[in-house]
Amino acid sequence: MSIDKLDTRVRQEQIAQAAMNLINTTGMKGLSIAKVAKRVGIVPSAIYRHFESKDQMIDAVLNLIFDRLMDNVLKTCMATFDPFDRLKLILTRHIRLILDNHAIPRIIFSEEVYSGNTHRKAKLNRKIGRYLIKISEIIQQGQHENHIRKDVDPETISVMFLGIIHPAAILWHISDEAFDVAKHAEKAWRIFKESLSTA
Amino acid sequence: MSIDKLDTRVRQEQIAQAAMNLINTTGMKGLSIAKVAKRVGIVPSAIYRHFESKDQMIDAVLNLIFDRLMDNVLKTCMATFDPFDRLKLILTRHIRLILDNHAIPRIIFSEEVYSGNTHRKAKLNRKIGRYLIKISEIIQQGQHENHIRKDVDPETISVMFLGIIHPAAILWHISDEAFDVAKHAEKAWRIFKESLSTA
DNA sequence: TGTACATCAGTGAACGCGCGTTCACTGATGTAC
DNA sequence: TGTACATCAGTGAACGCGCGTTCACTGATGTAC
Repeated sequence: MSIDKLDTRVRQEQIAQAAMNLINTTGMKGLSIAKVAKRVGIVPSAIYRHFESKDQMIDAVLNLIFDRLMDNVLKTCMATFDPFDRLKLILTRHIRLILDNHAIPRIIFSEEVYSGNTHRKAKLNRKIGRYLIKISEIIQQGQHENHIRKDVDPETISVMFLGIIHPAAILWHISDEAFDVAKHAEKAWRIFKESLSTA
Repeated sequence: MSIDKLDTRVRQEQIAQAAMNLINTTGMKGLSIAKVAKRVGIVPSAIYRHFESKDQMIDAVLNLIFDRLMDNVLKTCMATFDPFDRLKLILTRHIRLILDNHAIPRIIFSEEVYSGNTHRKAKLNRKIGRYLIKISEIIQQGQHENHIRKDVDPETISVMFLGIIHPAAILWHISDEAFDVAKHAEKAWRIFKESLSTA
């Protein structure tokens, strides 16, 4: 067996990505050190050269996911300025991201992520909170600019915004991809926008 | 050790309920034949007198949950007739049920329930579908009676209805019960109702 | 009412399995001289 | 440019653990006579 040694930085990324891909196809249940190692082309115990434990490996995957989600928001805010345009684009991209990566809902709703790991649960809570704050800020901006009704609570709206994506993602998953998420998002978005719009 | 023999019917119910309680406190991850047996006061292998496998035991818990959810809907429809009253009451009861039984979101979003079990995944899909149809019917009725806008798709609305509950339940769970679900539901409901109302 | 018997819920030991993790090792790589 | 050495990623055998499940058994219960 040929030995290819790679820098820890590079390997950590490889491993986190391989873990995410594995979750994409087999779910959290199918996530084992052995399988990740196989995907990367190393031996299971070699994972421990790069992560102290399976938990730390999962942490790395969570970072990967939230980096992408936040990236979506930031890129959208650089590209558009109208609050509704921003929300719509974030919605579309968020859905695209989830459909391409089953891993995202799987890992975020997974018990393995919370239970018996207070520290990580708190961390995940903070990450989701930060995402919601970003959405809230867009809504607040829309309220200042008189595009969005001022008698609604931005926080409530940001959670309802997730409510467009979230049940749809689950229905899509459970229906073996039969549920048309994009179509639902389109229709739900129309109603959502109308209900907030000052126009 | 005293031996108390009980009829299979009784035991099946006991076991399913014990399994649900166990999921309430320790999640799907903590659900094992051994622990369920201990709760019921029998030996692990005795579980197999009443269920062919762990999978079948989980099926029983799923039935327990959906029976309660559907019961909510039916009871509500017997008690009230205005579509908005109905939806509001279903919302409140659904949330109450989830807060009292962490097990519900945990088991429904759990991979153990879908992955590698096509039959059960399909069954769960049907059950959720049936719940959504009930919600849809209430909305359609509201449209016929001119309480609800006719230019919205009842199916879309029923999924958005879940969207009020669902992300809130997750935030509640992940924030260690800090997120105020009832308050969110109240505010979100106001916006939801307004956006559908013909008045 | 008392006895014989079939039924079947409960027992406890044992199994094979996959898992996360450890540990002493090997040998490729980059660096100092 | 060539040699000696420290570093450290990768190896493979081994571990202990909890798990779902099996199996031959025990003995309580209800029923037929």
